[in-house]
Amino acid sequence: MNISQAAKASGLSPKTIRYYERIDLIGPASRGDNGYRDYNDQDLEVLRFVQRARATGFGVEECRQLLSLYRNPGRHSSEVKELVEEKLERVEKQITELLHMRDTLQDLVTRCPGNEQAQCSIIDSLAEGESH
Amino acid sequence: MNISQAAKASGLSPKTIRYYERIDLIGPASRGDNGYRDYNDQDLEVLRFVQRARATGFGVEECRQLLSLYRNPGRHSSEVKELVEEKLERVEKQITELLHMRDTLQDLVTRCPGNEQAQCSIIDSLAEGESH
DNA sequence: GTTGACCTTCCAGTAAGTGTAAGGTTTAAA
DNA sequence: TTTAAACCTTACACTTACTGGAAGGTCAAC
Repeated sequence: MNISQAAKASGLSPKTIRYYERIDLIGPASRGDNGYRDYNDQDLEVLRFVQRARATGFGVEECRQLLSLYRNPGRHSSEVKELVEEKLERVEKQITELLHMRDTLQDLVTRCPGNEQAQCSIIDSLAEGESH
Repeated sequence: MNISQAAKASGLSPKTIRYYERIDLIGPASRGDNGYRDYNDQDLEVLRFVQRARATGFGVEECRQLLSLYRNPGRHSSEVKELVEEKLERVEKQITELLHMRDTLQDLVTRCPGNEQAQCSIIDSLAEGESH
């Protein structure tokens, strides 16, 4: 299975797969006679694992840790859980920040007339720092 | 007023101010005899404007547009409003994504025993893609 | 005069890829 | 058979919004 087939099957792009290999997130793929990368089912499992972890919100370095736990039969599920709990906290913090941003933006939108006049409460707010 | 005073007064760092000047987000500061940057009250207003826009969630390129509207007395508030509405949409989309991520992470945390055993539903989920 | 805290410029690095170039290979059709 | 499309390879540059650090000049106080 060449790289574009592995890409399709894993949900990653060929570029991304090569990138993951380059940063040693995944091991070097074996090569065919023509130098093309060749993926087997086990390689594909790893690619899928990474794709799902990334989609779940884990960064590449977190994926590295998750992969290491994935490969380690002597792992303790408590280690994994801790990793995920930390991630959860970060996500919740980010949500809080974004909700705050949304409130501010909504307030700005509500107060701006949105017509042909130059007077604009959004500009005023940013200029004078009146709001919040 | 030198750069570190302007930094303190605007809430930006000296590094960031120099960076904004380098990318032409703000005009070049006037210089004293010693080559040091010198800021007046009007410069400070611009710095504050940018600081607030960034804190509100606008990217640097969006700040560029906002600044251009800020400086243009012939602006229409509808242009400003449109910019902010677009930003609001992007923020809301990002919130939705993060909420989804949070749900997934919460589900993973709930289902993992978090003990000394290797069996871990988090790893299983990522490996097999069972959940959602 | 010298120490410490400023200031200057420039270079490199961050996260997680994407875009593009230059070139080799395979496959299918004309 | 040739040739064009669609792959593959590497390597370098670019993205966001800065931050850190090096190397060197300046200023204020003691």
